[in-house]
Amino acid sequence: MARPREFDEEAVLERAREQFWTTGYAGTSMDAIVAATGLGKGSLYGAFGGKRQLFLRVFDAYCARIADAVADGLTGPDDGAFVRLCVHIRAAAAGVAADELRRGCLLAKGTAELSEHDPDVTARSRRALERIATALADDIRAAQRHGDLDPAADADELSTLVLAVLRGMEALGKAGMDGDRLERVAETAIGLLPRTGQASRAVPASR
Amino acid sequence: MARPREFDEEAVLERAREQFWTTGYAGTSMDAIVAATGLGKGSLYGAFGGKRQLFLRVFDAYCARIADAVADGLTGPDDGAFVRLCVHIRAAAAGVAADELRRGCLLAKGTAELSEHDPDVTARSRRALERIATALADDIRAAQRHGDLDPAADADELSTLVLAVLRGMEALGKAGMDGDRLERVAETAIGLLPRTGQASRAVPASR
DNA sequence: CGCGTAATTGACTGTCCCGTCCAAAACGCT
DNA sequence: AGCGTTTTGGACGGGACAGTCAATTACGCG
Repeated sequence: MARPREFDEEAVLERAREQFWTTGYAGTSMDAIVAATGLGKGSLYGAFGGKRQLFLRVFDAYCARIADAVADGLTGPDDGAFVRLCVHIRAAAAGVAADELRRGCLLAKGTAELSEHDPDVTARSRRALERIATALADDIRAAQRHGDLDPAADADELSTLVLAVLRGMEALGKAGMDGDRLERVAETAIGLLPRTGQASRAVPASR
Repeated sequence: MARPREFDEEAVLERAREQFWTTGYAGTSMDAIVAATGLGKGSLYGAFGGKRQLFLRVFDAYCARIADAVADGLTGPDDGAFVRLCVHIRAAAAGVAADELRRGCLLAKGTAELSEHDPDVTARSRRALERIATALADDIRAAQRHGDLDPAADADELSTLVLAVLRGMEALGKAGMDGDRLERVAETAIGLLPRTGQASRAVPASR
């Protein structure tokens, strides 16, 4: 049998993620990752292959994680669907607003930096957003069934719009827009969702 | 008198912009800019000071240019205000959709890469988006005066939401979302704008 | 025509970069 | 205990990196 690994792969990936997240792909040197993880260079290359493969691995896990989290948050019985949607939109705004360091989202940052030249990155971003859009659409359909959202609206198109608003808030946050304003964007978006006639007077409040 | 410059500063800035745009800040070497512009290293440093200052210069011009363009496109008489808004939203979607190379917007890319660590970049991004938001709000107020948009809506909040949708479409485009879907996002957003009672049946068509 | 001024050119410095390589070490199995 | 196998740690190579510098060149004014 061979010599066993001395490091925890998950922990190393987490450190590497932090590094890529804060300094970007091109801005991160393998030496920086070596320093951050404590691994020797041979171990790092032996275990992960190289800078690009390491990034892809980190990016993959990140994408999967947030897509799972969103799908989780939006899944449930029909009678809570609309509230879940509102909560999610508000939480996204609050998350961006709370991000004092303006680190933003690794998905957005990685996509912005690399999607132009790396189809593998693009594919991962697209899939993640696709999964989020699907989760939104499913929740919207549930809200329609329950009578909170206008059943005449196209759930797929509405979900893509909501996704655009979510990603837009992230972009505005990175550009330094203040938190209050971001949260008002969320409220405005929620207020414009097509409600059914009887529901349109009662918008679930956040505070 | 001194020896005159042999290069056109604007042309050099344009080449430098292309370089930063396609390979990002950290991913662009000064040697690459030297190669792209044809200048010698001494000239480049003498004229612009260094990598960071050169980028800031390029970024500044880019931000000013797009903010101007948006303000231009949204300015005019009240009776065309709503159409101008729709045209702008559709054009933004079409622009992203037509961007086969997925280069995206330098404002978005630069902000994503640098705003976290460079307050000067953040300030420039914020000001540019602020100007765009103001142009949108002015146009929305004009559309309200003319009776196309519900005068009860808060123009500032609505304009920030529209801005979020615009930046969101850009983000989705970079993640590889197909053009049709982006254009449907634009239509959905337009369709949800709060119309006045008598206007709400007549949405200006795009095709 | 020479002189001061400023632009040009590209060689150069010292640092950082990615990835490779190898000797030493840590295991389980026999 | 000896073996094969894998990990470890760090030195190393070749190249790229940002920025400097000195010698040269081009201009207009006196």
